Amino acid sequence: MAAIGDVARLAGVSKATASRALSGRGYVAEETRQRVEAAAAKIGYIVSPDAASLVTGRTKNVGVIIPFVNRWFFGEVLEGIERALLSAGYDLTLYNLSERGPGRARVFDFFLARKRVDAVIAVSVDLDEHEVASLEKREKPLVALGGTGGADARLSVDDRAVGQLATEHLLHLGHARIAHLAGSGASETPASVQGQRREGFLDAMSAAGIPAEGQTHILEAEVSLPGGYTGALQLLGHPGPRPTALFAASDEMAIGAIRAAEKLGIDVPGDLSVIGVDGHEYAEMFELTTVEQYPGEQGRLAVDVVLRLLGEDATADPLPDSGAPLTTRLVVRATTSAPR
Amino acid sequence: MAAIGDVARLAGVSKATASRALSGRGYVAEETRQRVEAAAAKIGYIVSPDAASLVTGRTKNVGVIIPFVNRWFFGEVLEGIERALLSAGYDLTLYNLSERGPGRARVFDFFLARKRVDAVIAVSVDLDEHEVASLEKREKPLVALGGTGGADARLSVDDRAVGQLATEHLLHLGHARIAHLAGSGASETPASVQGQRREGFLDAMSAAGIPAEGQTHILEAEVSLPGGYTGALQLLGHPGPRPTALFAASDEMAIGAIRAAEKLGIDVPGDLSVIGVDGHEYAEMFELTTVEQYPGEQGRLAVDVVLRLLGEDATADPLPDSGAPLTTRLVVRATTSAPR
DNA sequence: CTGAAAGCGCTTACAG
DNA sequence: CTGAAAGCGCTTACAG
Repeated sequence: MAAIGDVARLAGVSKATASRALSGRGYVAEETRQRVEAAAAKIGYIVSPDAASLVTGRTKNVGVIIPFVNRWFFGEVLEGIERALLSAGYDLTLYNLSERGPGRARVFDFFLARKRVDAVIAVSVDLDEHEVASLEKREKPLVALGGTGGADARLSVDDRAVGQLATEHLLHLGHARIAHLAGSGASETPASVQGQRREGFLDAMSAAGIPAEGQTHILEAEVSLPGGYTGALQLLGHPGPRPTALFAASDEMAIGAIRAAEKLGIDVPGDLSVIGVDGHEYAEMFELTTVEQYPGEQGRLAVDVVLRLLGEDATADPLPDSGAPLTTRLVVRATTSAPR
Repeated sequence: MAAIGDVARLAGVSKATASRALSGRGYVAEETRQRVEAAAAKIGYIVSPDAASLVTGRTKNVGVIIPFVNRWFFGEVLEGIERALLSAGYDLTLYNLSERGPGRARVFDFFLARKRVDAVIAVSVDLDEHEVASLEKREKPLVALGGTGGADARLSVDDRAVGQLATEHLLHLGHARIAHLAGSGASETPASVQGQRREGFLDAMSAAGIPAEGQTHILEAEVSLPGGYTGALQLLGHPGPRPTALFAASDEMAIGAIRAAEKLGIDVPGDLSVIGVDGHEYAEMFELTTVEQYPGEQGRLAVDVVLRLLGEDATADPLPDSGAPLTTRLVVRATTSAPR
């Protein structure tokens, strides 16, 4: 295995000079630089990141904690992060962590506590004090994309505004009996993504003067297509006046709900308007009205912030205003219309 | 930052003894071990993996190359790999690599060439000679899950048999005009997953004495729901005798095809039987007949093999017979029936 | 069972 | 602009 000593010998310089030539740090005569580089290329020298990390304290590696990889939103975020990190010369170490439990503690107390990552990106994870403290102790920048808990920087969509916007779209079309298919846990954790969307729904309804009780139906279900399907089946099969519109907390849920409506012989949008959230890749095919967000881009932004915090960024770009929410956009397609 | 020297001092032993006590390698008096462990716990000592790697040559880190994270199959595989690696104390470094291009070369020649991973798992990637050589030179075990190219171990489904089984199911129901929605590139790369499924289809058709030309339709499309939708629209909208059954190369394609059939007013399974491949989480909801495979389990198996190759595995378990294909199973639901 | 010493492969002050 | 030396934090023969 070629080491830097071999390169130095071949180029007729010291290891120090070889190191400087290869890393581009410090002064090296141009002619020397070229000789060193030729030598390195010749013997196929590749620096050992471990050895370099040991002395610089930088690993060029970022840990990503993400609750799912197999939901559209999270997959997109992960791809965005991966691409951005790779092009900055960073590795991505993946921690797929959802439930609280011993596995989770192990990641924080063992895996992330080691000096193997320079920073951590937490996607939609609600960090508790112990977890935040564990990262703080190691002085690792923590960037959060959604989720709750004290991070050094936080990027998030204004999910309350999203919930409000989606609901207002339905109200604006003339609907009054509007149901909300919320993500599980929405009511217990009002600060969470799903909780905020629910709050936004309630905001819009009460602003429209529609009493929350009786008239409105909220049902919580798993944030997935089958979750939306099952949830909608309950919501729509319930005796009593059926809602004329449904705000589903994600596109996957919305598509499940559309499927459920078909099953029950309820026409969309004739008998039921459906709106989702996400801008899922399937949304267009299902002609779904939705509030789009851009998870791939969000991942890229999170990496930008991380690099900024690590002092990597030579560009004069200001930090994206931490207060400003991430971009979202209402896209109206064929699953919403005025009530009959 | 607490180092092993601090632990040693606190416990009143040498660094060597502290190291042995903490790692469990080499002899240490039980009483000493406990003292060292108490000291480590007290000051929150955590070993630096970089320093350890430098001397042992082991990083406890595995690189995973995967073309998508956001397709069901790949997401499941990745989750399976992640879980298995984590529980073995390994990190997972993710390389999301699909297209050939400069980015891809960079991963092989730079990222993977460094000594940061002990082994590589390549999921459904067709490695060329240069890429294999690049890993071989670094002496890194390479385990492939699907895909082509010389790996040290390869796990794969018998996709030809899968294609054959799916087609035979349709033939057995009495269908003769059977179309195949193949994955793009299937005909150019007969050795690939999609190519093999197509071969299996052809095998079954010709075994049934149905001439391949004229009677059978094969269309290639992107392996995704929209791909299946668009492809099926073409296949079913074509003038001439319509197929009575469709073998889609993946469940996502099959679901897209079902959607297309609905759009065209073609009843499934009355006018058209549809079978997919995968056992996608949505399959049940769409009552899809499919040939299931178990990607999460496949990921776990790949990790098993990697650990075996790294000599990690103390268990006497024999290597899973490398020749034996991975498990698949025909699951009949409501999208296939006898032709009218 | 334990310790002193060497060394893994690099980078970084420090002199010159 | 370049080199000699120290040191990052660990582990592993080697003696004892």
